[in-house]
Amino acid sequence: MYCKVVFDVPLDRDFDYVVPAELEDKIVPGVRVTAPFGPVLTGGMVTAVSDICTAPEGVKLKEIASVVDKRPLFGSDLFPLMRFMKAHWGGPIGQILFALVPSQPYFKLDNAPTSVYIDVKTPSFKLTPSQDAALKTVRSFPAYEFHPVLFNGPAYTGKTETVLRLAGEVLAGYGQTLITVPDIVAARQFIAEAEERFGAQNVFCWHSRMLLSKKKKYFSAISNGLPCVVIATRSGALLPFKNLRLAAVLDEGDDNYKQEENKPYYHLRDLLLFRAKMHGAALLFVSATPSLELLKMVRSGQVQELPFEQAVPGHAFVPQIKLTDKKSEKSRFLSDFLLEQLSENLTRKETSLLILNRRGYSNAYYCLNCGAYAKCKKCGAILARENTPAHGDRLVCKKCGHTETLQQECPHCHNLIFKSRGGGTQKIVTELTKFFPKAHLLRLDSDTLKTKSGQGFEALGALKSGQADIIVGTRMASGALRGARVTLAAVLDAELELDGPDFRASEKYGQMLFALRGHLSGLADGRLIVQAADKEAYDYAPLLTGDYRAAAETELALREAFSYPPFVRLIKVLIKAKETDLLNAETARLKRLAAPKVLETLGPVWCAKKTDTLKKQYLLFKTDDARWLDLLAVLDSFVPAKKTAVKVSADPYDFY
DNA sequence: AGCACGCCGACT
DNA sequence: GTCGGCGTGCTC
Repeated sequence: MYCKVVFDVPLDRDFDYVVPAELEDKIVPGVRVTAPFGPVLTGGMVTAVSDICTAPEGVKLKEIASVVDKRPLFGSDLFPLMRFMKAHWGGPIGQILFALVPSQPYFKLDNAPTSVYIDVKTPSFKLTPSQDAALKTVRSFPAYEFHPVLFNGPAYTGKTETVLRLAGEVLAGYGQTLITVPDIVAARQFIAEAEERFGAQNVFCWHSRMLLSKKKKYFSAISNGLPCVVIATRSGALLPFKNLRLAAVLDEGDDNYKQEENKPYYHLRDLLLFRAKMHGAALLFVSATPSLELLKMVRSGQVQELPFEQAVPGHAFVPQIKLTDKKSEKSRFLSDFLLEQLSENLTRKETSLLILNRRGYSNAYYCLNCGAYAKCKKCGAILARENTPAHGDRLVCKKCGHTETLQQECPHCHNLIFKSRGGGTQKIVTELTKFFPKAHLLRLDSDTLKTKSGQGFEALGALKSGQADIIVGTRMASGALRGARVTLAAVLDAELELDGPDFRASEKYGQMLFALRGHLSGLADGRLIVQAADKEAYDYAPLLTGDYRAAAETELALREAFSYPPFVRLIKVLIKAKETDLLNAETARLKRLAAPKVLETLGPVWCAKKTDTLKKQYLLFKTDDARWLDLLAVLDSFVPAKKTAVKVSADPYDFY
């Protein structure tokens, strides 16, 4: 007997082995084995078994050394899922397979428990008509039938409550539910609520940085088909469900779902569409600000929309929204109107939140006349001022590495007088102390969240308790606003990012503004101030009326007109080499090879060089669904010349 | 990804 | 003379 084995290494192929007679009855597809691979014994997984040898001539087959598992760890959907991920996002099958299955040999399945205790508590308050309608619709889906829907409506319309009720019904019927959340820390209140209703023993909280012992316990239970409600970050979508009846994606439009750092690459939305279909489960996307990709699916009828319109009792407030510019006699950063409002909130002892959307722009150079930032002439990113002994005082593009002198003409008003801005949350805090010396000020950004004892955690607590006067944060703070006791939120100059290189900047900006608007409706007298240097940079009309769909439709039309996702698909290829000539030659060769499978190629774009030894540039391919697989195949089979390396990312989300 | 093989520089 | 740097190639 022979079998094919895929190893836990980033290789995109399987290897043939001879199965020794004593192992024949133990070898089935899906079990892990050890086998001599190159010079060492390596862990792998059996993908196929056969009586005839299909190995190419001339290779001497080795024997399987040992079998690790009594039965496959993952269900029968393992290989279809692997093939799906391969087809959608590419990458070596070895890497994909072992992202789904633990590679440690001691990681084994426990026996399924013989009894489970389930007691679902459901609060008895009256539901809104939207909640009733959504419940009725989802309940009407025939069991084991795939049916994707979008719960769409602003904050405080009871979307999450509806999800919890449906999860409770699935649990009571001994089924499995997956609920994904963008961030496990931010979800702790939701998790507590779920544990209260479903019993802590039936709620599995899954994220990447959990204890290995817990991981083993949950993985095994889920694989054994135990009834449960799994609350997880995006990696929970890869768990070995046996009896998945319901999957829900909370805050579907959230950025956290699109991280692509860990391999293999996959998009939660598309992956769950596939898995829910395989399992025949209901799939709920839940969001006040769904992604454009999802809205396009709603438009085409692939996903059914269930609107949430009425606010739940006690939260039927509409926040005031005011647009101001930056002109001020008193402060370089804060408008007079904003200062007035902050002062008023202070006397009322209410908490205010200021949001700056300017992670890397702490040394930006801006026009004294109109406030616009100096931009890179090559790629449009905001330039940073850098004064080094080697190169003196100059402006550097952090994106493409292009440098310019300080003599700049304002791209907006053609003024020639610029000033560098030490922005960032620290600077704003300093500025605020000038005006409100007695106020309790806190910073909330990635810096202050780095240490457990840092200010950031105090700020997170203060958002809920109201134990601070003014909190100054970056965009991540806007997500923490749900359920917070904040009556005034202000966004400072965030529209400037719209000129940046990210074609999704406008979508992200809109999602942030609408999320703030929604969160502020949680308390009476919520006010949102948008301080913009350039009020024309974004269409604020839909924000004032609270019509996210109108904003999204405008954006969708632009994406269609300029051929950007979700109307085309993108693949980014990063090429690295030591020598410029070699790099250029390989980039050109790759561009030529890919050309027949591509709608349009953008680039090559030079990347900022972190190290002087390696030079990098990237190509961005636009293609359509019809040629997607072909293009991936071309890129996967591209063998870079010596001393060069390429990295392919499908559906990229970041362009730095 | 590992691991080995191999061909060049600075040590006892 | 050889120890060890990492660039290159292979894994049934």
